[in-house]
Amino acid sequence: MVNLQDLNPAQREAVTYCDGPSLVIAGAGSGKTRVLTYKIAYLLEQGMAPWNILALTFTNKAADEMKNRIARQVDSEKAQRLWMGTFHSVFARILRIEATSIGFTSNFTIYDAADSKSLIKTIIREMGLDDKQYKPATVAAHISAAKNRLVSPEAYAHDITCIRADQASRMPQITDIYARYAARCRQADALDFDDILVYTYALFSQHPDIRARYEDRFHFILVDEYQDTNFAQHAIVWQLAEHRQRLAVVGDDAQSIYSFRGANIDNILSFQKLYPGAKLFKLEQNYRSTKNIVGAANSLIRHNKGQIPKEVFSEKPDGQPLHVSGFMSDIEEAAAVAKHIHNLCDYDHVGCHEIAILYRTNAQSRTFEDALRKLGIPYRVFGGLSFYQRKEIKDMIAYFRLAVNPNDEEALRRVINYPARGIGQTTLQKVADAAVAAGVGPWQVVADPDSYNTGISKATAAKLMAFADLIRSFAADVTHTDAATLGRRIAKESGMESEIFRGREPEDISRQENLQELLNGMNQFVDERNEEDGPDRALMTHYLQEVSLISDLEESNDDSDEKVSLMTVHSAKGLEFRIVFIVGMEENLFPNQMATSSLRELEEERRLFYVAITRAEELCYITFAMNRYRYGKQEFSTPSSFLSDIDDKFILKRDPSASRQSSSDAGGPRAMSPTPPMSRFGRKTAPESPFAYRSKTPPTGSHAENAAQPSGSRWHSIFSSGAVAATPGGKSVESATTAQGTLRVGSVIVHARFGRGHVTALTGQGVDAKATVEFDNVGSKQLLLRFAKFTIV
DNA sequence: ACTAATAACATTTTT
DNA sequence: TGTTATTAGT
Repeated sequence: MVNLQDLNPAQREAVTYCDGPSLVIAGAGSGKTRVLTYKIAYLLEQGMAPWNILALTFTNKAADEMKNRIARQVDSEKAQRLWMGTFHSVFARILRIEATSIGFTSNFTIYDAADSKSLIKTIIREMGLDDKQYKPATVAAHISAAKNRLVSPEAYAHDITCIRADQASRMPQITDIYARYAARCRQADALDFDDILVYTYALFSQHPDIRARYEDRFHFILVDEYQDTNFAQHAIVWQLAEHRQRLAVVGDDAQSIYSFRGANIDNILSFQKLYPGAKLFKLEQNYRSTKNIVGAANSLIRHNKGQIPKEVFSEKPDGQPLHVSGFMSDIEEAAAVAKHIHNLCDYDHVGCHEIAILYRTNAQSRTFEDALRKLGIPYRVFGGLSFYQRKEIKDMIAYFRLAVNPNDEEALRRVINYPARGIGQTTLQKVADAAVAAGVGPWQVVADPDSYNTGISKATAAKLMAFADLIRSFAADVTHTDAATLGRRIAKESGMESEIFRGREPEDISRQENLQELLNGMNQFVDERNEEDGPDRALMTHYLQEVSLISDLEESNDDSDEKVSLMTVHSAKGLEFRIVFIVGMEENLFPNQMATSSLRELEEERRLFYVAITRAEELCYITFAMNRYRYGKQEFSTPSSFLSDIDDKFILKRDPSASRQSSSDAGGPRAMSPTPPMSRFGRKTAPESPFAYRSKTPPTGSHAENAAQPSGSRWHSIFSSGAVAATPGGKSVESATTAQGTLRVGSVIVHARFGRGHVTALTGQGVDAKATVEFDNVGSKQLLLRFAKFTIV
C-alpha cells in the first residue's frame, strides 16, 4: 500500500502528478529514489498494469535497488512484470525481439569497450594507417561520440563539424574507419554498447509500426538520473513518449559528471522546451547531511552558471565545518588520514564501513592502501578491474560467445589460439587477409580454409578445421542445453580448465577461483531462470545477454564486514557515508589537469567536487599535499582553487592530526565527534607565518638539512595566506626574488635534495612563483619558490 | 611461437 | 610508478 504520508509535500506532488510530462529536480540526498519507487507504486495502485510502465536507470544496481523497494510496497508478482532496467538492457531486449528488422539476428553479440577498441585497432592497421597518429582509443572515442549524437557513418562523412575536427586533430580518415567499423560489426552480428541505442532509435524511426507497438505498450515512462542521458537516449525517450506525453524524469543538473561518456546536461536543462507544459518539481530538502555540509556544497556550486536554480537545505543539526588540511607530501597526507580513521574507530566508536576515502583518480588509492594496511585498518577498494574484465573470464566468455555466434570476430581472435593450439600470428594474418579479400568474416575462412586462397599449409589448415569443429560442436548444444551445463562442457573441452588448473602460483589459484566462481554463477543463473521463467529461458544466449551488460558482480556489499571504502568520486555517486575524506584536493589533480581547458570542463569538475562533499552525512574532511609523486616523479602542487569557492564560514582549515590541540577552535571536533588526542605532531606557530606549523621534532639544522628530509619535518597549512591559489601556473615572469637574491632564467642553483641545476623558466607571482629547473642528475622539476630550499650559485 | 626485455604511456568510465 | 604493448631473442 502506498502511504503518501511518508512523503514531504514536494515529493508527494511529484509522485501524484501523472497526467503529463514532469521534471523532478532532486537535490543531493533529497529522496530521489523514494519518489521514483513511490510513483511506480502509485501508478500501480491507480490501476496501471505493470507491463505498461517503463522505468529506465543507468546502472544495474539502481535498477535492482528500485525493484527491491517496489517489491516491498506492492506484491512482488507485479513488481516482476515491470519494464525496468538500464537503458541498455531494456533496449537490447527489444532489439533481440526485433533484430531482423535492423538486419541482425536475435543471437547478436554485444561488444564491450575492449572489443570495440580492438576491432578499431585492426581496422586502422588494415587501412595501413599509423596507429600512433590514429590512436585506437581516441578514434573509438570519436566514433562513440558520433553514435551518442546519432550521427551515422554516412552523416559523419557529410558533417562539416566532424570533418573539420578530425582534420584539426590530423585524423581525417576517421570517417572511413567509422564506416568500416560499422560494416565489420554487422558482419560479425555484433552491436557495441552505443549501437544498442543507435539501432533502437533507427528501429523506431524506420519502422513506424514497430514504434507504435512500443508506444502503445508503455503508458508511463520514468527515467532516473536524467542529467546523465546522452542525445541518443533523450531521443529514444522522445520516440516513446511523444504521443502520450506521460513521463517523469528525475535528476540533478548539479550532479552531472559523465559528459565524457556523452552525457549532455542540456537534455535536462532544456527538458521543458521539448516537453512544453512539463511540470517542474524541486526536491530541495536534503535528508542526508548536516547544515554545514549542505551549506558548503551550495556555496561551492553557486560558482557554476547555467543551472536550474534551487536552494537545497537541511534540517539536521549544524554539525561541524568541513576540515581542510594540508600536508607536506602525499605520503604524509595518507598517513594522517589513516591515523585519524584509526582514532575515529578506536575512540569515537565509528564503524569503518561508515567511512569513505574519495579521490579523483584511481592511481591515488595505493598510498592510502599502504597507510591503512600499516595501521591494520580494514579497507576495500572499489573500481579497478571488474570480475568480467579479468583475462580468464573474458577468455571463457569468448568461447561462450563463439558457441552462440561463431561470426563474433573479437571472440574468435581472443581464443583461436588459447589455449595454444599452434595457430600463430602468421596463420592469423593469412586468415585475415583472405577474409578481407573475399569480403567475408574470419570465421568463414577458419571454418572452411580450403575454399579460400589462404596460402596456409595443409597441416595448419587441419588445425583451423579442428578448432572450427570444436566450436561447431559447442554450437550444436546451444539451443537445448542450459547455460551451466554447456559452460562446464566448454571449460573442459576447450582446454581452458586444464590450462588454468595447471599452475600452483598464488595468482594461478586466484584464476582457478575465478573460473570456479564463473561456473557457480552460471549454475545460480540457471536455477533462478528455471524457477521463474521455465527451462527454455536458461540457455547460453540468455546468460550472455545478461552478462554482457553487467560490469559489477562484486557488489556483494556485505554490510557485515566493516571496511573503509576507497573509491573515485565518480563511483561514489549515489552513495552516502557518515564520514568522508576527500583527498588530493590540489590544482591539476582536482580539478584535473585534463579538464582545465574549457569552462565547461572546469564546471564539471566542480560538480564532481559537489558530488564528493554531498556524500557525507556528518563529517567531511578535505586534504591536500604540497608534494606528490606523479608518474614516479615528485611534483609540487598547490591547493585546489575549488577550496576558495567554498564559503569560509563552512570551513575549518586545520590539520586533522592536530585536532586535540585545537579544542579552542569554534565548532571543533568535540562538538559532534570527540576526536581524541592522536597526533605525533605537536602544533607550533612558525615565526614567518602565524599559520605555518612545525613538527614535534623541530628542524635542528640548516635549511639544507631540513629540506633534505622533507617528509615529516615541516608542512604548511593552507592558512598560509594565498596558498589557496586561484589559478595554476601563472604567466612567465622575468625574475623572482628569493631570500638569497634574484633568480633568473639561466641561473644555476644547488638544491638540497636534487643537486645542481639551471633555471629554464619562471612562472607565477608572489606565493605562486615557481621555477622550472633542469637538474644535472634528476631531470626537470618545478620548484615552488616559497618552499624550495636551494642556493643560487 | 613463446618468453623476456624495453619502450611508451598515463582522468573519470553507469553500459 | 605501474601497466601495457611492441620488439628482440632463443
